[in-house]
Formats: sequence, structure tokens, C-alpha cells
Amino acid sequence: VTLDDVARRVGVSARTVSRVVNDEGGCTPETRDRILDAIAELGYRPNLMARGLIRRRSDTIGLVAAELLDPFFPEFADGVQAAAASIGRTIFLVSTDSDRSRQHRALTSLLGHGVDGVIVFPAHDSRNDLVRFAADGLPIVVLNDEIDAPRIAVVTAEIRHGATLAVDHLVERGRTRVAMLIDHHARGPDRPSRREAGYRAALERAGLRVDPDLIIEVDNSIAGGRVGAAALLALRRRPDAIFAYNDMIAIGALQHVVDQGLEVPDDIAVVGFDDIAMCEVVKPNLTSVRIDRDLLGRTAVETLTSLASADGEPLEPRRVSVELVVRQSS
Amino acid sequence: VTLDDVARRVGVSARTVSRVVNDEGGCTPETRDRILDAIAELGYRPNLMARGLIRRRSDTIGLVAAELLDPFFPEFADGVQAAAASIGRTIFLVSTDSDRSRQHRALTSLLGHGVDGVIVFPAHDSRNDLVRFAADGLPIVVLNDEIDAPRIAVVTAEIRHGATLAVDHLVERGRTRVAMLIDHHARGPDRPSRREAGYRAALERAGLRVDPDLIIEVDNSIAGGRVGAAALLALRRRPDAIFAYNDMIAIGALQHVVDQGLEVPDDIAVVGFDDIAMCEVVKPNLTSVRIDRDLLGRTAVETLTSLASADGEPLEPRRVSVELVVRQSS
DNA sequence: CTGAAAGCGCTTACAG
DNA sequence: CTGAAAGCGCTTACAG
Repeated sequence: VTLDDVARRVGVSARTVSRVVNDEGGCTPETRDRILDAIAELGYRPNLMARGLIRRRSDTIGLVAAELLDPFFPEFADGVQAAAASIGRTIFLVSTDSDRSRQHRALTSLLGHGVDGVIVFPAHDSRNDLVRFAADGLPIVVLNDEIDAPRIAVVTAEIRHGATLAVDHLVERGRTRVAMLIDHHARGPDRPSRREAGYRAALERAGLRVDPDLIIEVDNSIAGGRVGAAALLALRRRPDAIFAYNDMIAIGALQHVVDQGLEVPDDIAVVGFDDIAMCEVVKPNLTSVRIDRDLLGRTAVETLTSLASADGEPLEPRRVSVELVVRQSS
Repeated sequence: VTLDDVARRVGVSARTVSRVVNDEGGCTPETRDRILDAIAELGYRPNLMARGLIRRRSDTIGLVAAELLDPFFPEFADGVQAAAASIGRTIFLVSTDSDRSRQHRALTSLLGHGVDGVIVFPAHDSRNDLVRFAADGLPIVVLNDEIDAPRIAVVTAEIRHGATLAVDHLVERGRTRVAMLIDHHARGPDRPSRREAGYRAALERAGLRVDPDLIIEVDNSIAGGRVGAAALLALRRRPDAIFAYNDMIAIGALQHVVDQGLEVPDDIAVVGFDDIAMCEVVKPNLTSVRIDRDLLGRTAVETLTSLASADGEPLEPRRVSVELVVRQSS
């Protein structure tokens, strides 16, 4: 059942029905009501592909995730979904597994579907590709990375600041040998870790030496945290605090330290990052840097909207603030 | 840049370019190569809305969630995403907050976008609406509910069986007063809980009485589990085991029991449902009924594909098996 | 192996 | 306030 069917039924032109469907006004209330009745009666639903073909956009937003299973993701996606729904946008969801070519295919497809723009957790080494898509007219909001290019806007949490909050806190508690367990994927030459930068800055500001032995690269998982903690405990001069790249790693470290019979936080304090729900479930409860992921998602949508109407004007990066949540582990 | 641009560039008709883009064959390799070159050179990307308008489908799948923040969801979504990607489908993601009218709007929109079909966690009391959409030609795969209607297929885990596994296990360990904490939303007249049915059946089969005092409705959250456990501990004859509707509730119960100074599992055993990652983080580790959510997601996509080509033929419900994972809490 | 024509279901100028 | 015409960018028969 098409617009024409409705028009025929009522005895008006398709143009008039279209006007009612899109709430353009300029139509007698009476005609309007008759059309609305016919729409309900016939069960008319606009064909969004036809509309999109003409308008050159489909009122959709692409959400391109590197990894759906990241504990970070659900709340972020929920924020995106809520904000998108509130402005009448439907979201396309794609996961790239952080693979550049999968991301490329995803963006091609999304562009073909007429998305207003995309919110992207970039795949590894995909900056140039993103810049190219943006140059082709695709508005892109990038998370967790800093890309400076036209039609690309950056939305991020104050990660570096969060890291300094965590380390400052540990130093205040008298810790002098603060180790860091860092996701080895997060530490490339083209992608310096903001958490590590904050960690280093905070230590230096406190007059503490940055001991390279205390910075260990690990797998981004609970198991990785365990392995990292084991390596730290094996050092001749072991640390009195561990700052982890994220909560999963922190939880692994915490578990290993406790399993070894050490007291947390007395022997070793542990601080995570992200503040996922598990922080309050693990014993002792994990101190962490809270990122308001829901807000981050909403901000991403808002930024995408601005970007789409900014017509190529560069947008300042939007930074969502973080806060340290102190719990039993520190 | 359109199909016509490419055609003009190469000096062939749009029809021929279309044939190459869609890999239809029937075209000299030489022409094909020239077209492929022109496509790359011009950066042609097919307009999926135009294609969809004609084909009457957009090669997309709708994923309609009640609640993105359910710990159940990410792995399920990942399975859906992986299976969809493998057959060249992009997914639309919508969350309804279990609200019937939001679900209605979501389905209307998805239908307008030309989805092949939808995978739905139904909103409360929305069965009739789903049946209506299916009657209008929308293939629907329903999770966590049993709806018997044309063009609707059911995919589910063996929930009831899982509950009997859990209770059988507790009975084997000598427990005679097994309580159940049940999500109060899951217990409506139109939606009998399969977990409760399994619980009751297992107890009866073991010759144990089902004590109504031991069945308590709680909020679906850790806090709800705590409240439920408190109520159980306040009974004159308290239980020696708790079977929870899901892991979040179980974890709350576990925490409360431990906080009260009781031994788990010696004084009270606790078993959850779903087997989320937290089960291995909480102390003592939580015994749970494992649902392979990734497989469930893949099965949903597969079923949707069958359903779309089944042309109205009813499909048998697909049941994904579950397994009991015994840990320290029982 | 290739092309000319029609049309998917809408919206966009434009005219009355 | 309403309508007739053109066209968005493709694919689908059909003809050669």
C-alpha cells in the first residue's frame, strides 16, 4: 500500500498525502483528517527507501564498534540509542573486530544506506581510511582517538586526566612504587596511550621516578591482568600499587595478588579504569576511574548532529569529564 | 557518482555496469575489467536505497532489544552481528525498554527500511502486535517467548530444562529446602516462567514439597537479590539453597548471605542462571546454568533466513541447549 | 554479450 | 490549499 493508494482512496493527489504524512501543514484540517483515516484504515507505512533516495539521507546513524564484547560498550550503545531515538534516528550497528578492511566495508555499506553520519571506534591503523571517507562527505565522530581532519569530530573522555587522578590518589596514600599494566594493543607509536601519559605526568609531578620495569604490557583481559601482576610480584623490588589500563586487567591483577596471600590495599593497592559494574562485585571492591559511558554516547550523537550541519567547519573535540571512585582496593 | 557516471566513463550502458556490480556474469572479462577500473577510479559506491526500493528489501536485519544493558545482551548481539555479516546483512539496532508502543514504532520504521526480518525480545504484552506485523508480511524471530503464529519463529534456550538441572544438582548435594528468587516481571499470567516450572518439576520429582514461602519475587538486579535473600534468611525455617532467576539476582543473594556471616555453600548454596562473566569474579564463584548466547544469536539469524524463505510455512521452535556449570557456590 | 525503456515509491520545485 | 510533472539511482523484464 503506497502513497498513491491512499491518495486514490481519499480522492486527492499523492502530493497532498505526502504533505500530511510529513506534517508540512498547508492543508485543511478536514482533508487532513480524511487522509489520516485512510492511512490508518489501509495500514499505510511510508517506504523509507524511496524517501531516502530523494532526500539523500535515511535518518539513520551508523555505530561502528571495534568490539561489542568490550564491557565498555553496552552503556555507550544505550546512550547512543537513546539520543538517536529522541531525534528520530535509527541506528545501524556494525562490529569490525578492529579490522581495517572490515571497517572499510562497513563504512561503504553505511554510506550506501544513506546514514547521516557514523560514530566510530576506529580499527587499528585506519586513520587514513577514515579521513578519506570524511573527505567523501561522510560525517564521522571518532571515539578514543584524536584525528584532526575536516568532517571528523572527536568525542572522548578525559582519559589522561583520569589517569592522573588515579595516580595522584595512590601517591596521596603514600605509594611510591606505582606500577602500570597496559593493554599492549593500546601502545603503538601512532597511538600513544593517554592513560600512560597521565600516569607518567602524575609520577613526575610527585617527584617520583618512572621505573620502566614497572610498566608492563599485557593482554586486555582478566587473564592478562593476572599474568601482569605475577610479573610484577616477581620483581626484586615489587610495587606497592598497580594502576591498570582498564577494570578487566585490574580485576585479574587484584585476583592474583589476593591469591598470593597479599593484602589489598595494605601490601598492594589496585586501581582500574572505566568503572564497570564488576568493580562493586569483586572483593575487595575495586577503585576505578568512572567514565559516564551513557553520556559519552549521547554526546557522540549530539556531536554528529552538529557535524552534519556544520558543513565542513571543524568542531572542537568534546571531552566528557571523569571521576575517581575510591573503593576498598586502594 | 552513479551507475550512469561509470557507464559513461567506460562507454557502456548502465545495465552492463549493474551486471558487473552484482556479479551476474554474462560479460566479457575485458569489459568487466574496464568497468571495475572505472568503479575504483571514480570511487563509485552503489546507492543501497535505490537498490532496495526496487528489490523491496535492503539486505538488513532488525534487532529489537528490550534492554541493551541486560548482561545477556552483548554476546547475543555479537552472535547476531557475526552471523549477519557472514551473509552480507547489516543490522539495525533498536531498544524498546520493553515498551509496547516503542516496539510498535520500531517495527514500523524497520519495515519501512525494508528489513528482511526482525529478531525481537518482545516488549511486555506485545504478542498481538507482533502477530499483526507478521501477518503484514514481516518475518519475526522471537526470543524468550513462545508465540505460535504464521511468519513468527521461536528461538530459545532450554530454559526449563536448565532450571531442572540446577535444582537436581542442589538436591543431589542433599539440599531439601531449595528457595527460588524470581524476577517479578517474569511472572505474569500470560507469561509463565519456564525457570519456575522447571524448579517446581524438579522438586516434585525428587519428592520434595514446593513451599510457597520459599518462592520470592524480587527486582531484577543485584539489589533485588540482596533483598530477596534477606527475606529468606528471616524465615523461621530458612532454606539451605537458593536458585535465582538469573546471575545478577544470584550475586546479590550470595553477597547478602556471605555478609551475614553464613558459609556458602555449606550453610546455603546458591545457583544462578545465564553464566555471565561475573560468575567467575564473585567470591565464592557462582554456579550457574550456561546459555551459549553467541550461538543463540547465530541461531536467531539462521532461523530468520529460513523463515524469510519459508513463505509462511510454520517453523519448529529452535532450542539451544544449556549446561550446568558447577562452581564454588554449590 | 549488450542496451533502451519502464518503473520502484516517494519528494521537490513549480504552477495554479 | 491543492495538483501535474519530473526525477532520485538503481534493477527488471525484454529485445537484439
